[in-house]
Amino acid sequence: MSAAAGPRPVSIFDVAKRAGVSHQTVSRVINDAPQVAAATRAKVKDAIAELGYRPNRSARALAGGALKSVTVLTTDTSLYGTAETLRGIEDAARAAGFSVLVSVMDPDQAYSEADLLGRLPHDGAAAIVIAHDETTVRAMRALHERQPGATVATCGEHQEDRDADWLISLDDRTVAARATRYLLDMGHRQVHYLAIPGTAGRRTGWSDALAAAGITAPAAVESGWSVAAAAEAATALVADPAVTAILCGNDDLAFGVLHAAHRAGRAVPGDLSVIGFDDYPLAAYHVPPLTTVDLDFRGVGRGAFERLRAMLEGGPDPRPSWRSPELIVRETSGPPRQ
Amino acid sequence: MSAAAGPRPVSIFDVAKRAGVSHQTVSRVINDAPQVAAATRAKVKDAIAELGYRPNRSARALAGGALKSVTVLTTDTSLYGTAETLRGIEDAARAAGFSVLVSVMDPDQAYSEADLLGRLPHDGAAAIVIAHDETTVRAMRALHERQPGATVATCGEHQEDRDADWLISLDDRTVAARATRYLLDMGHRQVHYLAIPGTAGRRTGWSDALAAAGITAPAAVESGWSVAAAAEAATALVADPAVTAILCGNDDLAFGVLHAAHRAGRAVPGDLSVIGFDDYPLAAYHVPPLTTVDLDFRGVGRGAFERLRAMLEGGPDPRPSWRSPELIVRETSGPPRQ
DNA sequence: ATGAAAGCGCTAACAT
DNA sequence: ATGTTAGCGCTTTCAT
Repeated sequence: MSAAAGPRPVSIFDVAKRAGVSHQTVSRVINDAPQVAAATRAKVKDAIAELGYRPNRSARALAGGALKSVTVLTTDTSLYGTAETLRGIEDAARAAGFSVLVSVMDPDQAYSEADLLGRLPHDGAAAIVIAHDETTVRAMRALHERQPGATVATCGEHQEDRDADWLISLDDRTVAARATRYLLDMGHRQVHYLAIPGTAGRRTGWSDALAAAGITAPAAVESGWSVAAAAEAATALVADPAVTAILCGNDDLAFGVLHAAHRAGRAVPGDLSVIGFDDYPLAAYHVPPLTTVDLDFRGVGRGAFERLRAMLEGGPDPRPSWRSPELIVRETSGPPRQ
Repeated sequence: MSAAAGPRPVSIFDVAKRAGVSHQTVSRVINDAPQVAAATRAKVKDAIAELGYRPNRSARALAGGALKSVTVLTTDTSLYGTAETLRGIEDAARAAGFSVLVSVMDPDQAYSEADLLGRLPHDGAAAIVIAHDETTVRAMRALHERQPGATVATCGEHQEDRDADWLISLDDRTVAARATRYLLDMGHRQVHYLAIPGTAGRRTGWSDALAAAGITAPAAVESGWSVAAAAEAATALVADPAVTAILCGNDDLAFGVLHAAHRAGRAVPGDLSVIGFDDYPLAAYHVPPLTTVDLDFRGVGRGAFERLRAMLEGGPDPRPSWRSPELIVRETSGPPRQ
């Protein structure tokens, strides 16, 4: 699909001829090989500039060179967390000269290993999966099993793998516990949890904190991913005057709860405290500003890429460079009304 | 970066041997060439399945075959409109067997043509630019000039190009005028506009409607892209009791205005009507629900890809298949208080 | 309907 | 320090 027809693009041979050297020397120059005389290198670089030469990635890949690409697999690029993670990956990848491919999966479909591999540009191609639901979690496991040296994932759950070097995650469990305790400490007798599908970390942190306080956790209320689903799922919860505090799986759910609470005539935070997760840019400017948890998705994306690169190129394992989750208290949470 | 070492991936020759045919016949089968005996085709397909063969995209591209990839260029993949457009492109691209590359540009940087081309996997590679600011608009022009047969853009502004077949855009101008008139018809004497950087369509529609009503348009208030920037930029505006209606460049800005209005003690919609653009999923669940304009970004993304494909493969020009912008009246707009 | 030969642009090995 | 020779896996011709 080169389409844009036009004259044949300039190749390494054209450059070689122009510079009066062999094509191999040109190859050395564009790959920053050490043993090239400064004068030669300059000549070649001039020729490259004059001709507007650009290396052909396909030829490079085929010849056994580094392809330098990552494929990002996920189910929803519009979700805030996913979009930010993708952005972090892209930032780091670009800086390292990698190109990034995006492959969106259907959350409601079951993928065979062949389906998954078919999304990679070639066998053994590097992949990062942004995992947050059943489909992506399964994909991350399958891909890692098949090509452990070229697969990395970001994921907010599944503590069993937490320490695996190929799995980058934020400690949402600890901060969920902290948020729950914060609510309890203010005098709430009970904290409810509105859950996004599949996430175990936040849910576990929440029940941990409750258990530590000697409180029996109520059943978590299951919600879908959308604000609409949350508003719907939380209807009964917010209508119950005994419910004074709700921890939500993410900010979208929190907004849904706020909406439902408003409709039910419950004042926030007077009658009801609501806490989200993610700290959407909007959270601070919501009316009232949302108490939530800052999650550094972009940093995690960058970290995932760096880890992948270390795997691929055998460099030193990069130090984690993202912020730890942090509870940000704003105006949707407070002590219960006596 | 094939990394994941392992045994050499199976090639077309392995399949050929297994099926007892030449490698060329295998090539014909995987490319759905017509002149292959049904029996042969079946044999080959079996061999492919048994061996788990997957064609190597790089080799294909190099040999002059279709690369089937699109590079999406934009400045911010986290913006709602951009994320949705990207999603639409990805949907359509996947269905057509194309892979999609994402390349994020820095909005504050000036890019040379070489910089831009360097983001494509090879010379003449297909590209879609999601344009919404100076950087991306410039990129879209430069790329289109350089490779008119392989560049498409989505863009909400710049009417001069509106009818170009390579430029897909929504008619935000007309709907902006409609929204303004709606406000005027309810009795507002004046409508103010809080502008996102660079967009001409909405701004023009707004001033058109004002002019048509014989009203001199006030200076538009310039804002950045963020909710924070909008809240800041709108501070003076919302504080002015003479201001009763504000049209905002997008929903983020509208949320910023709502925040500022709340801080200034102005009731919405009693004292102040606010209208956004984009219809974020959250808009309907905001408290109060936001009056805004539905913009079918995902449809536009799909459309952009289809157009590109038609260019590339010379197919029939696809019919536009996205929804027209539509004003959605919710609860942040109403008649001015007498 | 099928096969054989050539070559895409590049890098890896081996020269020198 | 530089040049020469092979191929990477595939699609094109061009045969048969």
